[in-house]
Amino acid sequence: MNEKFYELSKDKQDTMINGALKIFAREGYQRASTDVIVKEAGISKGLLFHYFGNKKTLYCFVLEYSARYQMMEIGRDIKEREKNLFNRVRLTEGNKMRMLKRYPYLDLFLISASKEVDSEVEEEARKWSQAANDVCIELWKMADAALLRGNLTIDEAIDITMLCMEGYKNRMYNLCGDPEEVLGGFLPYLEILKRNFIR
Amino acid sequence: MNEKFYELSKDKQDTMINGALKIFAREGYQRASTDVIVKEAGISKGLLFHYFGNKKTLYCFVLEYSARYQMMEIGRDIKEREKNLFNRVRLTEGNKMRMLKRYPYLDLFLISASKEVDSEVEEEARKWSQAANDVCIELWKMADAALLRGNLTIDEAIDITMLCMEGYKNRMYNLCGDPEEVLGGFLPYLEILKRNFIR
Amino acid sequence: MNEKFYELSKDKQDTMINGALKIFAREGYQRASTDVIVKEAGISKGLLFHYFGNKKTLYCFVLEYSARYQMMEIGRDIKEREKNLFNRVRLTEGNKMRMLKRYPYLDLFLISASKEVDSEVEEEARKWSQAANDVCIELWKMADAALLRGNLTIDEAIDITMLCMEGYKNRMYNLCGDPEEVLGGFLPYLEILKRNFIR
Amino acid sequence: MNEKFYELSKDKQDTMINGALKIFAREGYQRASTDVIVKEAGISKGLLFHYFGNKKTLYCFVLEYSARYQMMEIGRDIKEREKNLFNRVRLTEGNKMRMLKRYPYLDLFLISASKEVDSEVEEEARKWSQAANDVCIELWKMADAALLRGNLTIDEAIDITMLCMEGYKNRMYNLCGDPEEVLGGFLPYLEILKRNFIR
DNA sequence: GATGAATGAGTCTTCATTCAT
DNA sequence: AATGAATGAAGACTCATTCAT
Repeated sequence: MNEKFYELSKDKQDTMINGALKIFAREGYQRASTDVIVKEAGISKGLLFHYFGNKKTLYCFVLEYSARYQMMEIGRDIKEREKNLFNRVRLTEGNKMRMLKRYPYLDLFLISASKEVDSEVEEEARKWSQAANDVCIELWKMADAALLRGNLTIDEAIDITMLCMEGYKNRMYNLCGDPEEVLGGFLPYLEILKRNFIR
Repeated sequence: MNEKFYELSKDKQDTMINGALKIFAREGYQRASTDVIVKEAGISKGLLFHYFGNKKTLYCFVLEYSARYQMMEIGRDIKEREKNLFNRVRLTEGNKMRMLKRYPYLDLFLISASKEVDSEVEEEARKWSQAANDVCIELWKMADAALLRGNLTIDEAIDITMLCMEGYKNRMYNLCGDPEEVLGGFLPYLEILKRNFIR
Repeated sequence: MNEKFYELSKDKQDTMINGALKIFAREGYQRASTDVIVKEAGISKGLLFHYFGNKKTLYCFVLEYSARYQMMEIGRDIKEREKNLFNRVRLTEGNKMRMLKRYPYLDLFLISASKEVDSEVEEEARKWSQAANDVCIELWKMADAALLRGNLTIDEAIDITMLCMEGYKNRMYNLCGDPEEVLGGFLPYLEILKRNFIR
Repeated sequence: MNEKFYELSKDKQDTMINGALKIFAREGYQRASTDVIVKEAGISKGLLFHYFGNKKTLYCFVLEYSARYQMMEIGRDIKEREKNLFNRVRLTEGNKMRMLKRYPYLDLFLISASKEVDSEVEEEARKWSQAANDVCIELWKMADAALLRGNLTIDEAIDITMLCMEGYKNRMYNLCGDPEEVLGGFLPYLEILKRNFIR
């Protein structure tokens, strides 16, 4: 169905993706209207359905696309020799910030997907936002457990960090719409964890 | 508008509240159809609007009701002399479990409300789910900071605990629909925090 | 169905009639809501239907009642020896004003009935408002044609007068809600007709 | 909102306008169901709202359209040198008859609009039906007062004529649905007025 | 008699999706 | 490929009418 889409110019593809990303991220699956997406993406109603067939397919497409993009980019320039877990976390977050340049609503959309309650796409949404997260966790796992305090295992430290981050982002994305600010605001919490979890 | 509602028998009130709670929790505000709520609650279409006038009013009613109920019940039997933060957390979570007997979807609904993206009710939803959370935090604040490790303050410990819990619940409520299981599953994470944050 | 109604005290009957008259006159048949009528008449929903069975019957009841009342009262104190058509017209209009004391919306309602477009009651409404008018015309016919100018017959003069009056009232009842003012405002036009139609 | 509408073929536009005109004229604003209008106009439910957004906008559109059309057509071929008021009246009425060819319910609708009681559109309805009438009156005012009897002014003669016509039409449109017959039936009354008001 | 809670058919309106051009 | 007019099923909400108390 959407091979046709890939034959478009990269620019046009990105315009359409960003349009969908923005509206889906802000409104959630159900309330996002194809009329608005189409206006935002600068294309006609018919074309949207020509490429994607239906709204669900469009949602799943940008969902998978976003997840895969983040999975590709999240590991950029992260040296293996950086052994401190919390420094690695800071590096992955930095990479997310860089992605905003091309897809400003990508992270916001992925968070909103992890919160999606609409039964139509709930499962798919969870699967991909989870997958994107898991790749990130893999990178964190390469940290050195020996640096951690007492009897804390690396998995435990990561669990806590990830839960905190998810809790924080869920809360913040509702409060402010600026992706960059949200990403930056987590650093203080990261410091607390570092202070208490690293020897 | 809903004084009439309070004149019904407690049983009937609860049936209607639980019906709305269940559908709103599962589907979110927008997708929750009044048709389905009405079927779930075992009443007619007209009656719903007789009592609540419109869908938004119904949502806000169960929202405020749930938040107030949790705010009343969350502090039951929590002794002041329990000084360990994480033991206090376990007690509040235990109280939430007790609430499930009467309103199985109450906690689930309050979580979904904190994630609500529909602009129609977003603000109200955040306000009340926040308020319910805040009362819980107040109870935690009565813990003794002296029991905490190193330079960790009580506010920092609570921040981290709350972020973890939110992150955990957001993740879990999507994965499994059984409120009791979700509530219980957080205990291991609580243990990790206790082990590392208490001297 | 509405024999029961006649067993009520005259006072109570009139309160209910005036409530219905007011709402039907202002809103027309369809838009007049039984909820509002019931409030205006100071009775319960159930009672309205106990007495009248349905909205249409209620409408037809107050319609017939109003028409019959006007037919009874319109001829009061009109001496046979008054021979000038236009003086007779002024007398019938004076009688209508007197009716307002008991049923303030009676004339207004009868006018609105003559304009009713709702197919449910259109025919009945026309029939009775017409009938009330006809009685009035009978009284006018007892005027002396010899007083009229040139070759003008009494029927022609009455036709023109009645058309003018209907046209005037239809226009005015929309513009101002005060029945007394409306009734009085026709007098200048009556003068013009008198000046030109009487020798 | 309704620029789109004007891009349709004139034929299609007129079919839709005539459908709305017919139902609104017969049933009034409130009772006219969009379902019926849609069937009458031979279009789908969605399309109606695609063009007009809501029922009120549709009503106001055909209202303004009808009024403007009548204001344009009412003056056709009326020579300035015709000085007799009642001949001028006959000419404007003749023009209305010609309009029926294209919009059979136009005059009927405009009359019903002048009687509209639904508060949603009452004001607008009165404004435009009034405006259409006023243009007609302007044309009548160009008649020669010197032809009138005695001390009758041109304004008085017009007032009486207009009141008669309104009274007549209100009465007749209820009795028979054939616009052409209604329009023609006024001529006898016009003759009476002419005989008595012209020297 | 009197009440008002309860019903459900009917109304306006939205929106994903189709299709002729 | 690209458009946007056209569709109709589904949703929120209204209101005359019924009925248990």
